[in-house]
Amino acid sequence: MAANCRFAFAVHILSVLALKENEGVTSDALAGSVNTNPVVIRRIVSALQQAGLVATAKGARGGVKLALSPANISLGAVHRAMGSSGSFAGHRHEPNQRCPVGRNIVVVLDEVFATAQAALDDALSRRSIADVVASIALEPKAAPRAKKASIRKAA
Amino acid sequence: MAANCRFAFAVHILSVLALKENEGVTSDALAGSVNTNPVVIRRIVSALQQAGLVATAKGARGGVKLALSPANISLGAVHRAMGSSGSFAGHRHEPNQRCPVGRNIVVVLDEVFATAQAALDDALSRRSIADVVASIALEPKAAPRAKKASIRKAA
DNA sequence: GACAAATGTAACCGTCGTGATTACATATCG
DNA sequence: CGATATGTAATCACGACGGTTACATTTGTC
Repeated sequence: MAANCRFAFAVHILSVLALKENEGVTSDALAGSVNTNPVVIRRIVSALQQAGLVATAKGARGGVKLALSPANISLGAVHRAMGSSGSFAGHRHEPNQRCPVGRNIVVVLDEVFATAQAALDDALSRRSIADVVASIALEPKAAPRAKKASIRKAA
Repeated sequence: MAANCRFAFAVHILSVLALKENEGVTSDALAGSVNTNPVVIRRIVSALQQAGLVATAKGARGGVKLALSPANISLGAVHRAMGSSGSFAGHRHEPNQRCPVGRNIVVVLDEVFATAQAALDDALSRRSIADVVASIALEPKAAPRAKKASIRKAA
């Protein structure tokens, strides 16, 4: 296994926003759906905002909205916004320069990492938040009657 | 950034073994090239052995050898052997089941993760240790004269 | 203007994964 | 027997991450 759930949380948040388009959802409400602390949500939302994927409004009646249409938000963009864009870690200490492998492995690995990373980004970019929302709607447990099921705070 | 250097170390180790085929390299020598502790090497070698990529011999004149030809060891297999096969983490707590998104996001994300992971594995599997060794040999700093440059212990 | 509601951050904590290290049991060759 | 290796358990220090509290700031509404 690996890293962090920031990407998973981000997709979750954006999906909720897509279902509540133009409504302004608070980080408290989002935290209720994701089941975590509002500050965790705000940290992720902050990154999404810097990436231009959402817009926030401070003060009373504020909240978070999508800045783009769900179909225009690719999962690749979300992944990149989360800074999770490096699934690999290289050598922590410089390898032995007296060994031909040690002398060159870092450069070669960097290229391998870049290629693999590009493939991953490519695969993620083939889907949008709109696709995710559509998949959610298709799941058996979803939308028993109307699509207007409310988002309640967990606490 | 992300996880661990096990994959990087493993490729490094296998590359050294490929250059010293049929020779039996000790974990001390490998540690000298990678520039880390021999135990770290043995842990990785142990995983590579379980995956059938290398063979080890205990006792005097022992050491590590490749179990397959370099061309038959794909980087995808190495990556899988390292158990680094999960670049994503899902929700740590179950999302709010009263929210349609929370109720279904996990299943949808699992499928997204699997697809992306498969793409990554695919990209890695397109290269072998033989390719890596070839790239190393092509690097300007490599093989100034002969390919017999010795692997010295760092300590 | 006062107040309530919301974001934006800083600060801190506990937990977990990881590489590094020491120590020791075990096996193998000469 | 003894030197040389792997195999592995135990431990340590460090860093990343999610969670939480606290507080400053902004903004709409009465």
